[in-house]
Amino acid sequence: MQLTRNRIVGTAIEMIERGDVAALSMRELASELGCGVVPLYDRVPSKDALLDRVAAAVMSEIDRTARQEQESGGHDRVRTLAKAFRDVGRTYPRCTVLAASRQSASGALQASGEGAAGVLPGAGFDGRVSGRLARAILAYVVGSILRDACLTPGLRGGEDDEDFEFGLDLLLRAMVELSSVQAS
Amino acid sequence: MQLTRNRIVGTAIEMIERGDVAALSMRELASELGCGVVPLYDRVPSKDALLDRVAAAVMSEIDRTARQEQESGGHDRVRTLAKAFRDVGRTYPRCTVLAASRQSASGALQASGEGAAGVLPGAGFDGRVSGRLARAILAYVVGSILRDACLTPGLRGGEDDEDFEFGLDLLLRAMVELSSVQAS
DNA sequence: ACCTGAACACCGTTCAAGT
DNA sequence: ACCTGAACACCGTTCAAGT
Repeated sequence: MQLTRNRIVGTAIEMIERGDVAALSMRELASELGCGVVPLYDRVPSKDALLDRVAAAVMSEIDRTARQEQESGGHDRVRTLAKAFRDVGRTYPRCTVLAASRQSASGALQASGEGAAGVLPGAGFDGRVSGRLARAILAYVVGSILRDACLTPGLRGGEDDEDFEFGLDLLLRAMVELSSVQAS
Repeated sequence: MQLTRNRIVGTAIEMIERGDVAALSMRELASELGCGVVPLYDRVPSKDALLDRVAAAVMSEIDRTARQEQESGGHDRVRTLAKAFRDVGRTYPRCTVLAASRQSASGALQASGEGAAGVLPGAGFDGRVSGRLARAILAYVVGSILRDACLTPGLRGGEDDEDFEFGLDLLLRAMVELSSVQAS
């Protein structure tokens, strides 16, 4: 199989999820891919840049998932994005934590959050308020995922989903409340 | 000056804030402290354990700050804790991100959040709901801090504080709403 | 008892050769 | 043009000696 940058990133993601982020070394990655380290450095300038690519891949997976769920009917865009984020966080917890704490992904994250905020349920918010709402929800979602990902599997009960929904509903309800106050 | 574990942890915190978390090496830490690496390993079993101590120090700094603000009058405990968290996150951004993404600190975090939730403003919640509220707020706070810490200083406007308050108020207001619904 | 320098097995990254 | 093995300057951690 040909050695492409996508394959390198994909294998890196697998290795990160299998072990720890710290467990990823360029040498092991190379041996997993069946090559030396030099071909890696031909396709990716550094380990740091590779981790940025991993973070970007996670972000685009979130977008992809959200678009998919959106098409199959369903909820408003904010809720859809929140859930897509959470689903991906469930599937790739370590890479998602990585993405959340990486400066490179932080900008993209914010942009996609504010994009989704363009179509808030109650609408009628000015740009400033809707941006703030988006950031508040994004902060909640990121914090929830981080907690999920960091807790030992034993420590977290089976009611993680309900917890997430509870807080999300709380925020969304507060938003609706806010819009009706603004309207009157 | 004597080499104590506290001094080791304190210097580690300084170095992490000065550079990157990755920039902390046991060798550099030793030379900063004016000793060899062996004395370090006599006081701290490993680098990983040292990072756990750093995370714990950040957590207890949050508690200390919260207690202090609480004594000088002021708001309800949830809001006080949230702000203490945020203040410490402002002062030690890199260490706070470290703490938030470390399993060892994650438990302590949750405990202190649920402790504060014992005295929620509207009160009258059963244990299950108040725990959920605490976790929701904690998730929001952690997410906000992570965003603050990861964004380039240039990218974040001067209105970070207002943003934080906005989201916090949104959640707290939603809680009051919820309690009055429950009461009726 | 507490420190030192040297060593071990690893890193990320780059070099000079090989085909 | 693309790969290899060896090298460089680092790691975390532990060793056998020194005082």
